[in-house]
Amino acid sequence: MSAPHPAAGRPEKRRAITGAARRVFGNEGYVRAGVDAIAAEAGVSKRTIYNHFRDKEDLFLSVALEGAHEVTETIARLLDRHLRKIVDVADDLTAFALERVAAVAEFPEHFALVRTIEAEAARIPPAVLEEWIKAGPQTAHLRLAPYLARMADDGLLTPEDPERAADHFNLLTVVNVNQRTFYGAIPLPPEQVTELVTDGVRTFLRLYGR
Amino acid sequence: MSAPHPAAGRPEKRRAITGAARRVFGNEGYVRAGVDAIAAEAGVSKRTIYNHFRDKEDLFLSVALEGAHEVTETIARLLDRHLRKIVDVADDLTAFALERVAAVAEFPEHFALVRTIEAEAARIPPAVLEEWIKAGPQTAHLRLAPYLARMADDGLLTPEDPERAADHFNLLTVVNVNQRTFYGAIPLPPEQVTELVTDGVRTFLRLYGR
DNA sequence: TCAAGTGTGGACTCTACAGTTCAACGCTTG
DNA sequence: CAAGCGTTGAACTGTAGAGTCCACACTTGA
Repeated sequence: MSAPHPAAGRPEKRRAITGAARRVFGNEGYVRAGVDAIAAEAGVSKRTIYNHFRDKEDLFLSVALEGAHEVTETIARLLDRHLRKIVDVADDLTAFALERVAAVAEFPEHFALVRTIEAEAARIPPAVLEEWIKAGPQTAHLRLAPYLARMADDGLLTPEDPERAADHFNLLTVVNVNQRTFYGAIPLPPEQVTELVTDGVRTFLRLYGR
Repeated sequence: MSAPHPAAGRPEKRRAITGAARRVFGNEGYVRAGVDAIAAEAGVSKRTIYNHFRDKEDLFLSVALEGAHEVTETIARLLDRHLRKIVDVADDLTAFALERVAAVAEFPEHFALVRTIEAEAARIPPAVLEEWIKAGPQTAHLRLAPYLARMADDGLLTPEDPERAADHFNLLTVVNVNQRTFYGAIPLPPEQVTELVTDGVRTFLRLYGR
């Protein structure tokens, strides 16, 4: 899908290119970013890039998809770490939410890409866009639901539609912060982030606690 | 601020330009949009554009600010229409939220601009960005608070920090829908929007109802 | 060690676009 | 009704960037 030449290119070069592309696309946006600049940043010639990727769009979407998978995995690890075994519902949810929010700041180039994708949404081939949504935001979001379902089974939360509960959790914590910081582009003071997130969890528990 | 030549240009031409700019910037994004295309769309020469605006960036930011004021006013009217006199809390809040969400769909070019601004946030002069945030999203958001405060005074809602309540209301209704549709770029079936919004209001009232 | 084949690099083409120049037009004002 | 000036439009300039071409070098297999 992203590699028209199945065996083309040395893997190390490919990774240098995708890394550079993530940085340059992240800093400049899709149109502003020059393939020349990406090549320079990767320490590679432009021709090499066109050996690995069909064109600029293919490169961009490949990088975006790769980043989406990476972030989704990171979030899956956070879920497992904080919500596999519950000690204290409020504490564990808060710790998870805080790290979940911090994860956005840990992948600044990727989330700059996310903003570019959102801006270009109407111009991205629908099938590709859908693939990206499924690999990234949708999955990251839906994976919370089973953990909440389990917590409800264990009597830690009131039993309700876990997907809707996950929705509300995300809105009250991550989405709230992302909305204000433009996915980390204009950061907020850390203590304000902490306050927003802990308040979000508190509100969530007012809905589903007990 | 946006007009370096205070008395320059005929108002009708200026409005033709800003209208065309809103459409072209909305459809193409900032970098892709050509000043030539905007001039053609406006039925005006490129030179005329540069008589009214310092450069492309000035034009873009002027249009964005203008649109922000327009949308903010529209929302203010919705607030007044639905929440000035409360008949039934749930019905009135739902009607407001539904129209509030529909307003996003009524200004498609403006919200395409909003997505562009979010994508370019890190590259926009901070002072200008802040001005835009204050004129648009922040004001549209904060103006809900006094209405909620009034409803609490009248015993229709549990009295709590009205700004936080407004925050939660917005997250559970508008932000939720915007998040899924990319501000209307990839629309959702109307009945699903209705369901999301009514559910959001129901959830809000579980937090603040009575 | 040598030859074949593949990936690589820098120079090249062609298009597109931001911003300017200058002559003519029309609106306002006396 | 006429003069003057601000506004307009089409052609022009310079630059930047996406994608290509061809010669070379390096890896791979005998």
